[in-house]
Amino acid sequence: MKTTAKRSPENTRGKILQAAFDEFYKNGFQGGSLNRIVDEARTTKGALFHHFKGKKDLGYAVVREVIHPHFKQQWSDPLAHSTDPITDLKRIFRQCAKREIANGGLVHGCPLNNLAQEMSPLDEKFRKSLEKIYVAWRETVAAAFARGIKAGKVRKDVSPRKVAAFIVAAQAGMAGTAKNAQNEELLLQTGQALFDYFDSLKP
Amino acid sequence: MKTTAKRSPENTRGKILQAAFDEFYKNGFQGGSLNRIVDEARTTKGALFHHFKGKKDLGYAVVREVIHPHFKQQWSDPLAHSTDPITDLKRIFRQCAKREIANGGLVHGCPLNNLAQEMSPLDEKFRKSLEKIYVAWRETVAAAFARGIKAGKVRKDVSPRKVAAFIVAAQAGMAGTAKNAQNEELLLQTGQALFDYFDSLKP
DNA sequence: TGACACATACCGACTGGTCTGTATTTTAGA
DNA sequence: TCTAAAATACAGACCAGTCGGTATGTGTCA
Repeated sequence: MKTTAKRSPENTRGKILQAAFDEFYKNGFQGGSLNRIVDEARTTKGALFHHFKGKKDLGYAVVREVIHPHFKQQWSDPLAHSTDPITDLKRIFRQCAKREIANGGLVHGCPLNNLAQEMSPLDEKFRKSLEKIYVAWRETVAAAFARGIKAGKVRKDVSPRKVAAFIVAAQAGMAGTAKNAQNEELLLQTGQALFDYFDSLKP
Repeated sequence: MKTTAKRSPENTRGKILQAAFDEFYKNGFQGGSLNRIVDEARTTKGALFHHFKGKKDLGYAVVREVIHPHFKQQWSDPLAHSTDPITDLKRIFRQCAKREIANGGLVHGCPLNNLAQEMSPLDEKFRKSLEKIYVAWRETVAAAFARGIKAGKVRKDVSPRKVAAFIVAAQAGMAGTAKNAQNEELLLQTGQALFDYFDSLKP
């Protein structure tokens, strides 16, 4: 089987990227091991260092090419054209919570939040690329609330930016505390309180 | 000065503990180095392994003997007998935010949250001892809200447990996002939104 | 044939942890 | 109260293992 080993650089790179995401997600960036990554991806150090300059570069690529797109798809896109953010956010939260509970994502929490907590004080480039995602998320939520106000679905005196910043923070915190408690009931509890907060923004 | 080097095990242990807290706070638990800890504490590996079984044991001790008491003093105690949690929480938050901004705590975030995010999925004993702190915090807030309801300072239809769980999560998330953004204005922004939420709980 | 895409062997640095030796303090017995 | 023994509190060299990273070789493809 050695000689038939096909060559597909795009594929190899992708496998390394995915394995790196898994490893960093489970063990953190500092705790993550390149050796385990290449083992998991069924390739070698040579391949890894051919495609990436080093561990940090690999980390940046994971943020840029795995976490960011995933996040955009799961959170930003569904809200992109919403004119009723309260209703839509509730739906998205419910979906996300169900999905996380179903496939055990509760154990390791939010990959964005995890990396951000660990790496942002240690490496400025990490912080900036992660912050990009947060900013995008906040802007998406804020824009949706601005449209919601125009559409009469949200009270006119709420500040979209303020509310968006708070919701993003609350969501991150909820994922974190639920992960630490290993208790999905806690996630549901905080979720209800968040929904109550949403309702307090209705006209 | 060698001969006058006095011996005080309590003191040595304490210095190691404090140095360990600093190291883990800055570099995380996995990224923290025992060598740096003993250097910082001006002692040696022998002393460290005499007082602690190993790195993990040292970590548990940091949680139990440094983080937990600090947390209790800063957050739980001031709320212990409050009958007006909305007013008192606002005051405590303001104090904490001011303090964190002043001494640069914004850079490294909340030590409890940091350790929890990193270690709770990796080590059950870590998770449990950290969860103890969260539970105590939630219970303190919930009890204060229960008293607040009785005192007529909080709406009667709010669920103390639900609200407490949400506030704790929100606070953790706010510290985390502010740390990642390295932006104290964001902390103030989310703080205002949190205060608005508090006000929505008034009768 | 030359550029690319790996594989493999290997490097020095550093890790958490152990071992042995020794100075200090506490305890026990006369 | 003086002293011997035992326990404690370190110090510092040292260990095997792992880390991220590199150098070199080899097969593949245009």
